[in-house]
Amino acid sequence: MANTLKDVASAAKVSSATASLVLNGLAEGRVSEEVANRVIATAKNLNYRPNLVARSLRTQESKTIGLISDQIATTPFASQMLAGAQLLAAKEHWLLFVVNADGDKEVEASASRALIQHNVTGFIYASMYHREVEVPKVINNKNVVLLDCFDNSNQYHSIIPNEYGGARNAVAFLVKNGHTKIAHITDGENKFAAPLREKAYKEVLNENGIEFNKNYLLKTPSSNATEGYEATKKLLQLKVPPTAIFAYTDRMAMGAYAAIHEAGLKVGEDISVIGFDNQPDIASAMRPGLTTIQLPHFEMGEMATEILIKQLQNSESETPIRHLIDCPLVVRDSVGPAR
Amino acid sequence: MANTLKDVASAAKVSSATASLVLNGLAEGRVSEEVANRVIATAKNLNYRPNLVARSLRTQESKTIGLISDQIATTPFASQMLAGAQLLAAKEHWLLFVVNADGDKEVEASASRALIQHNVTGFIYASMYHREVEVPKVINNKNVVLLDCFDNSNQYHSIIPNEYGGARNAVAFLVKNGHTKIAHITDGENKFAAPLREKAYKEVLNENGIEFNKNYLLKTPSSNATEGYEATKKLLQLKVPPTAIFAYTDRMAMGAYAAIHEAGLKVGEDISVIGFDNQPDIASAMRPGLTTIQLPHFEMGEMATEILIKQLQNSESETPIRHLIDCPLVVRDSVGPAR
DNA sequence: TCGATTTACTAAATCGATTAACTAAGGGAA
DNA sequence: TTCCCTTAGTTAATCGATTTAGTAAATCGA
Repeated sequence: MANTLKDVASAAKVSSATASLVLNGLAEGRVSEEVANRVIATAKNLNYRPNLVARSLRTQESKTIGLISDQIATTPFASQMLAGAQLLAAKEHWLLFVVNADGDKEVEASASRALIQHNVTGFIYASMYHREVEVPKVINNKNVVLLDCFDNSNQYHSIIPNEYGGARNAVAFLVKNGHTKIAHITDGENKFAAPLREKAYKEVLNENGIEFNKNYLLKTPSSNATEGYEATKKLLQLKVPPTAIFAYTDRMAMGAYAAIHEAGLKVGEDISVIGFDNQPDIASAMRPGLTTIQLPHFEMGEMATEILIKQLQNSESETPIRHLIDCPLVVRDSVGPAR
Repeated sequence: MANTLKDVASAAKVSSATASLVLNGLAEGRVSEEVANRVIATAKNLNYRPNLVARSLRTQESKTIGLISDQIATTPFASQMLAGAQLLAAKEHWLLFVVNADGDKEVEASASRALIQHNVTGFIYASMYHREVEVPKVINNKNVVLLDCFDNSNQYHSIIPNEYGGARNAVAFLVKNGHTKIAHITDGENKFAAPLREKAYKEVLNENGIEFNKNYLLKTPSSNATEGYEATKKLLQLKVPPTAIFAYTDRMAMGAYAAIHEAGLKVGEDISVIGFDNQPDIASAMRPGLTTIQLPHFEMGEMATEILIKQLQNSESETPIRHLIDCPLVVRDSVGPAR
C-alpha cells in the first residue's frame, strides 16, 4: 500500500535508522548533509507519510485527544465548542476523538477506557452548560482539561465563561440606555451561572443608585421559551412594569418577545429585552434582532485544546487554574432608550 | 502502566500466543478448557485491556471511523448527525474521529491524509445540508459513506432525507386542514432539496384539485428568518392572501411569524404556517409551537455509521445505493383549519 | 605514528499485539 | 512396535516506526 520508512530508506540507500533520524530532524551532526538531502528528496518522491499507529506504539504518544461530552445531541451550542476544539487541534496537527456519554457515568467510563486503549495523549471533558462535574475515575491521573465545567479537586485546567462579567455587560448596557426599571428573569434551578448573573444584576443596579425591586426578579423552574413567556406575562401585569428585561437565555427572551407582542407592545421601543447566549439561528433570527451576551463557545473550545496541547508538550506542569472567558455584548435591535 | 498481553500470559503461565488465542475466542480445539479458563480469569484479574494501537498495527484495522464534515460550526443540525453517528459507533465499540474541513478542499485533503495515517478503517463524509459533493480524491478508493449528500459517481452508499416525501407530508397536512390557498416560500438558490419540495407542493395541490397559483410561490435568495419575513409580508399584501404558508425552513417560518404578528394576525388561527427541519430550540420554542417536518438528522447519522460498519465487516460489498430517510410530520399548534 | 576523538552511519531491540508454522506428547490402528 | 493423527500448546516473524548502543573510517593532536 502506502510507502513505509523502509521503502524510503532502501530507495535512498540508507538504513531505516538514518531515514528516521533525518525525517525527524534529529540528524544534526550525525548524518552528512548530502545523505540527509537524499533521504528528504526520496521521502518526498515516494510521497511518504509516517504510519502514525506504528509511531504511537513505539513512542507511547499519539497526537490524539479524546473529547468526552455529556451531550452533543441536545444543545446546539455543543457544535460550536466542538468546532473550536477541532479547529485548533487540526492547526496543531492533532486529531480529535469525539465521544458522547449523555451524562451516563457507565458510558463515560467505558468510553474513557476505549480512548485510553487507543492511546490518546489527553482528554477534554466537556459539559454542554456551565456546571460542576466529577471527572471519571478512569482518567483521573491523566492529562485532562475541563471545558465549560469545573471540578472540586482543582486538579485540572478549566475553561469557563465569565458569567458575572457577561451579566454586568448586559445590565450596564440597559442602564446606559436610561433604564432603571430593569427586570431579570432567570433559571431558579441553575446553581452556578444563575447566582453569578443575579449577583452582577444586583451589583450593577446598586452601583448606579437603582434600588433593587424584588418584583422584578423572577425565578423560573427552567430556562426555555415557555418560562420566558410566562415570566414576562407576569412582569407586564405589574402595576409598574419594567421597561427592560434581562433574560437568562435567548430562548427565554424568545418567550418574552411573544408575551410582549401579545400585550400589543413593541420590543426595543415600548420595552427592551436583552438575552444571554447569542445562540446561533435564534438571536439573529428574532425580530427585532436580539441584543444579547455572547457565550463564546467556539473560543472556549479552542482555548481548551490549546491549553491541553501546551500541557502535553511541556512536561513541567503549571498549576491548573480556572480560565474565565469574557462574554461580550452583541448589540442588535432589542434594546432602545427607556420610555 | 497498564497490563499487557505478556503480563497476562506470564501470570497464567502460558505463552502470549495462547493467551491471545484464548482471549480472541480462537482457542477452540487448540487449548484445553482448563488453561483457557485460567487465561480468562487472569486477564480479568489483571484488568487486562488490549492495546488497540498495537492491534491496529498488526491487523491493519482499527475499529475507528473518520467523520469529515464541511461545517460543524455553523449548523446546529450538525450536532444531531454527529450524535447519531457517535451513538451507533459506540454501541458497536467503534470510535469516531471528527474532522471539520469547513468546505476547504485543501483542509479536507490533509485531514483525510491524517486519518489514513491513523489507520481509520472507514470514512463518513458528511454535509451539513443536503447537496451534491465531490469526495476528496485521497479517500477515493476507501470505504466511504456519504451523509446528507451524494456524489455523481454512485460509488458510495449515501444517506439522504426524503425531501419529496417530507414536503408531501407538509402540504397534505395543510390540505387536510381545509386549506386551498397554500403558499410556498422557498430558497431559490438551493439546487437539490428546494426543487424536490416544490415538486411535491405542486403535485399534492394538483392531486387535490387545487390549482397552482404562481403568486403563492415565492423564491428567496436564501433561507433565513429575514427572507421568510419579507416573503410573508409580500404574501399578506396580495389581493387574495393565502391561508397557509409552507416555509422552506423553520427559520423562514420564524420570519413568517413576525410578519404575521406585525399584520395583526394570529398564527394557527388567521393563517397557518408549517416549517421544515424541526430545528432544535426553534420549532418548539416558537409561539404557537411550530408544526413542521422533521429532518431526522440523528437517525441519518446512526444509519450512516451502521451501513459503514456493516460494509467494513462484510467483505463482499453490495452495490451502493441512496438511502432515503423519511421526514415525518411533527404537529404542534401553528396549523389550524382554513378560514 | 599511535591512540583518541569525531564523523557518519547501521544493527538490533523495542512498543504490544496477531498468527503461521512448528513441536511434543498421547492415542489408536495395523 | 511403528506410523499416523490428534491434541495442546509454543516459537518466532510481523506490523512500521523510534532509538540505544554500537562500529568503521576519517581526522586530529602530540
